[in-house]
Amino acid sequence: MPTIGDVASLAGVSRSTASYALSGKRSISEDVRRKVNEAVEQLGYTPNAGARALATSHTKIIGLLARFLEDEFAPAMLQYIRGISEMAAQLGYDTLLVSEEDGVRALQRLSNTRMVDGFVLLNVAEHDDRLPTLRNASQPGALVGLPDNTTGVDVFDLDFEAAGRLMVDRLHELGHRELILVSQPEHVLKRGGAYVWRLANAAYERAEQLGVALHRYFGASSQPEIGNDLHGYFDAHPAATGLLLNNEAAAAALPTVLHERGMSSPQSISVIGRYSDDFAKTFSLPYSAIDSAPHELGRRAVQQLISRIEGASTEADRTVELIPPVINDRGSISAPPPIA
Amino acid sequence: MPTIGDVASLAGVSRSTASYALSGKRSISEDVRRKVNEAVEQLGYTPNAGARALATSHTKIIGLLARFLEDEFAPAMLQYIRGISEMAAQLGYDTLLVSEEDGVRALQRLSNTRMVDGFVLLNVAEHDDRLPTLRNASQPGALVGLPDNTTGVDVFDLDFEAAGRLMVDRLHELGHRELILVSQPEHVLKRGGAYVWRLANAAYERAEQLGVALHRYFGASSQPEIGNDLHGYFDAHPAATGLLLNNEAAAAALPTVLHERGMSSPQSISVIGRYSDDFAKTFSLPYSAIDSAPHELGRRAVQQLISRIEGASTEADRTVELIPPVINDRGSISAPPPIA
DNA sequence: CTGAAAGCGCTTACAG
DNA sequence: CTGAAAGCGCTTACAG
Repeated sequence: MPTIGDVASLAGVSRSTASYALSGKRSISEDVRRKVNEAVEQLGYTPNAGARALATSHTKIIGLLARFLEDEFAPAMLQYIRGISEMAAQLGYDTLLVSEEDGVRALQRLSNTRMVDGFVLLNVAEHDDRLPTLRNASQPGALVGLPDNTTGVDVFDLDFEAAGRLMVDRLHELGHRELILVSQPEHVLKRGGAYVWRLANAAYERAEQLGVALHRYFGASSQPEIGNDLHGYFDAHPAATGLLLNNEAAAAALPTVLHERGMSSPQSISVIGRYSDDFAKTFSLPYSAIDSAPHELGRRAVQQLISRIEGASTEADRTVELIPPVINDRGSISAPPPIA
Repeated sequence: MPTIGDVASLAGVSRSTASYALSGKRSISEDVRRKVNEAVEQLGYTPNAGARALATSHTKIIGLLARFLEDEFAPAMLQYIRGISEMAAQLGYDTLLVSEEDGVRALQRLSNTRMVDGFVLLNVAEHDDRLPTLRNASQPGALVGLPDNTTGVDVFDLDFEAAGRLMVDRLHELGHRELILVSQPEHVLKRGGAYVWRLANAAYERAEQLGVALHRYFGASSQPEIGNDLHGYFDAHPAATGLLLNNEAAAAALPTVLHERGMSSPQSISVIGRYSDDFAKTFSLPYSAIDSAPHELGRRAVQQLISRIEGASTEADRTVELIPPVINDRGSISAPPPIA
């Protein structure tokens, strides 16, 4: 592999001049610039990443700390990862994917070895054990997911409280007065998935304000169980005319359950889910839903991270960006059926 | 951040001695080793990755070249990625994830900058445009997927031909004499998914040998369409008693289709699929299937790659490892129903 | 506008 | 068993 010394010799200039000609960090005569570029072309020169990192203390790599959790819907995870790596590439960064069990150790290691210029954390829990380490690291970090304490980091998430209110508002406007909300299972909460609470509590408060009855459940996250759960909810609340789903497995199981009960949406029941478009596409789900936008969240997190790495953001202006919910209408919402 | 110089001073030895004490590459007195370790501990020393890479010309990073294709089932993709990054971590390597559109450019760039010690290519097509570049690179590469030309690379894939034969054999043994095989859509073939042919042709040949009628179709890869397709196949071949699926969407749609036709498996029809366990779990599919083992394939590819990077494998012994198909029995296979 | 030199933080022959 | 020194391939003050 040719080095910058080879380029310099061939162009008949010094190494520093060759370097500056390539970086454009000081003015260079047109003649020299041309000769350097020709030499680069001719030799197929590419700077050595390790040497550059050593000299500049920047690697142009971001560390992506993923956590793969049980009964998590994989496509959403992949969408986060894609959004992040694509946006990083677009901004000139590569992505180091870390999926080790021990996220704290991994974070510490990458930070100490100076292997990356910054971190994106996925699947951030309410009390995320990686955060203290991240705050002590010399590289900045951006989170996808809202923790209890957001000091020192940039945060991106769906606004789950607004999502809960939006679901209730939309059905209330249409005349619905009794709703069922199916959340993710309790163990998701226990491992720190506070967004489940955020959505459910906000929905409940709004329902109370509006005089709407809202029955809240934690559904299972796997297929045979959640189907039975759904049957149970319908049996328990025969007068409910609306179903709110913050549980992917429930959404996936619903077509079969409705079929089995001879129900259809929106004729017998209005349905609003909360999942990614990608999820909807994979399962061909016909339900209107609030897009959880994993791809977009990933992109924004990286964008902010890189602007911070490159010094465009100052220490002070930490971001907590909760993106407003939008219902992607697939026709599963209408006025409630007339009372039989 | 402390450097090895800081460690050396604190331990009262030279930098080279400190380095050797840590690497163990030459014998060190017990006394010195202890002092160096104490200094490391006390300072929280971690070697700088860029400096080490520059000195050793090894980065301990592998490049993972993913390609995200349309209508591909995402969870399988994620399983490959997990398998690779987990095995790499276990062997002391980090994983650089690259999902750029232009795989050739990405490969070239990572190779030239010496950012990685080797490559794993996913979603390898029959005539994969990345292969010539990979063969010219100075880093070794392992593929997941079997291309037409395997010179200079290590290859890992499911043995799709054996899979095709196994499906036919299994149902033939049980007494089936008329089968339907649903493959992935033709555009998957066109972009280089030769495994579709490999399975279908092998199944057809075996069926001919055994005197079994095998009706072959390319099914759609999305939900409403593939459902109609399946109905069409059943209508066209009312005497068929076995269904072979090399098409994830078909497997996902089948429960509904069978329900609609009042059919059940294995009573009215025996079914054998070909998809990952993870896919089966996500969709709660009750069909016996040949596991496409993405996680395992990813692990093996990385293992071989790293052993080659570290010189344990010689140039000559390139591997083409086709893992034998195994039917994961979920109870959807039985003798055909008695003729009505 | 350009060059000679120092330095980034490691590893590893070379010498003892 | 240990040290002084060179070198990996860059970038960037410093000097002109």
